[in-house]
Amino acid sequence: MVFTGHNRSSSSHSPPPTTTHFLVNSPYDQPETSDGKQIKEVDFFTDKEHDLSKSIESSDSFHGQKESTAPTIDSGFNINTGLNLLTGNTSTDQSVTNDGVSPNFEDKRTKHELATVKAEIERVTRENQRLKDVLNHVMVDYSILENRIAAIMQQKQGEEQRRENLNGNYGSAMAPRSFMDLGLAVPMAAETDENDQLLSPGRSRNDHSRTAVDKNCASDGEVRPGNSGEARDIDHSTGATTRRARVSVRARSEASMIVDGCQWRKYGQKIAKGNPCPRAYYRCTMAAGCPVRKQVQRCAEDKTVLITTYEGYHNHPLQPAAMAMASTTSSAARMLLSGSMPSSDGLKNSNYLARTLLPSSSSMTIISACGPSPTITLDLTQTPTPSQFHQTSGQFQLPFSNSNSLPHSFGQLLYNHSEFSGLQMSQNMEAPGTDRQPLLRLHPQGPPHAALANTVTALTVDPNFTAALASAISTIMGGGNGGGSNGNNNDENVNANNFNYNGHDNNKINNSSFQRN
DNA sequence: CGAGTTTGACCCGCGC
DNA sequence: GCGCGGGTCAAACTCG
Repeated sequence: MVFTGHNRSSSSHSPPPTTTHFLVNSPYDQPETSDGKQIKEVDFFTDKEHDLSKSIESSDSFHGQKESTAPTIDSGFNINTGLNLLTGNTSTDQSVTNDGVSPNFEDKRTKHELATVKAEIERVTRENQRLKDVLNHVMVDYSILENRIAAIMQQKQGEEQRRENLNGNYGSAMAPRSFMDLGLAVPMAAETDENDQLLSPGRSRNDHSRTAVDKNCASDGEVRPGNSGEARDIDHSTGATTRRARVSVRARSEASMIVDGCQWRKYGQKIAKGNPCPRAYYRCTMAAGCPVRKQVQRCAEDKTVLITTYEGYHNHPLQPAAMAMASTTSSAARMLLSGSMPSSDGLKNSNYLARTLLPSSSSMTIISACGPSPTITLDLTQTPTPSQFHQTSGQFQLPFSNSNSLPHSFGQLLYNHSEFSGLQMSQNMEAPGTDRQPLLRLHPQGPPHAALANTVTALTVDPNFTAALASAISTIMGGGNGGGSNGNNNDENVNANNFNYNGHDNNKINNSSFQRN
C-alpha cells in the first residue's frame, strides 16, 4: 500500500520526451499496485523492462538515491522515465512510428501519459510521506503506552504482593520482596517526584534538591524518606526500600556520548573513585520534568569503552531515532525489575529453556547485574559474528531491515525474556552439556539476587537477544559518523587522553553536539 | 541574550 | 562524630 516512486530523469530539468519507456522495477509492489494506470503502463512497455532494469541496477546514483529514502518503507517501486528519453530536436527521433500514426499525435499522447504518471508519482510520494508520518506517530504513541501499561501492571502486582505480606506472609516473601517494589517504583516514583518539583518550585533546597534519582537511588541504592515520599517509595509493611533499575551500556566509541536520539543537558561531573575518567551526569531535556537521567563515563581499564548508564522512563513522546535506546533501556529495566517474581509464566513456559539454549554462545551482551542498585549491563564492546545477526529463527523474529520496527521488537524481546527469567536461572546454571560461558558477573557488593542472575543468564545465552541488542545499539552508535543525529561530532573534545585528572577535569564533553532539533 | 557547560559547594548515607 | 564517596545544585562562565 505504501511505496516510493523515483522519477529520476523526468524532473523539470528534462526536456519533453518524444519517446518514453516506462519501467516499473518492483519485485514486491506490483501485486499491490491497484492503480490501473500504472499496471497499464507496465504492460505497455514490457519488452524493454529487462534491459532497463539492468541499467538501473548498475547505476551508482540510483543506489545512492534509494538509500537516501526511507529504506523501511521503500518497497523498491522505481519508475524510470528518463533512460531513453529523447528530445524533439534530436536527429534520431524515434518517435516516428511505422504504423502510420502521426508523430505529433504520438508525441502528444506520450507527453500526456508522462504528465499523468508524473502527477501520480507526486501524489503517491505525498501519500507515502503522510503515511510515514502517521506511522511514526503511531509508533511513538505505542511506545509510551507500552511503558505505561507495564508500569501499571507492575504496580498492581506490587500491591498484591504487599497485601500478601500484610496478611502475615513475611517469611516467604524473601526474595520477591524488593524486586516487586522495584517494579512499582521505577516508573511511578520517577514521574511523581519530578511532578512534585514542578508543582512545588518554592521549596527550599533541602526539600527539593534531592531529586527522584537522588531520593530513590542514592549511593546505597535505597530510598531516602522525604516530605513528599509517600508510599510510592517506602514499603511500610516490611521497611524495605525501593530501588530503581539502571541499564548500563558498554560500547566502544570515540565520541563523548553515544547517539541515542534524545536531548541531554549536563548537570554535573565528578571523578569517581577507582576511575580517573570523569563521570558526567546528564538529564533528558526533551520535555520539562522528564525523569530520565544518564551517566557517561569511560572505562578505566579501556578508555575506548564508553559506559552509559540510563535511569528512569521518559514521560514524553520520543522521536523514532530515540525510541530504540529508550525502548531498550526501559524494557531492560522492566525485565530486571520483574526478574525475581515467582512468575507462573516461568512454569508455564518451562520449555523455553530449551529454546533459549541455542548452540551458539555470544561473547557480548549482559555481563553484570549488581545488587544495591540493580543494574543490567549490556556489553557491546565485542561485535557479533555475522551468523549471530542471522540467527533470528525460532521464537523471536527481528525485522532488522526495518529500522522503524526495531525499537518495539527489541523492547518486546527483552520483555519476553523477563517473563521467563524467574524459572530459568537454576535450570540455566545447571543445564547439562552446555559449555557456554555466559558472561555473567555479580558485583561483589551486596547480595546477588539469584533471580537477577537467572535473568541475566537467560539473556546472555540467547543469541537472538544478543544479535538484536547489537543491531540496535550499533545503529545508534553509528550516529557518530553521520547517523541519526546532526553528525556534529566533536571528536577532538572526546579524546580520553584529554581528561585532566587533577580533580576537576577540564574535559569538554560537548553534549550539544549530539542534540537533535 | 538564551541555552548549555563548568565547577565548587552542598547534601546524604555509609562505614569506621 | 567524622571522613568518604556518590549525586546534585546553582552561580559563573562560554558559546552561537
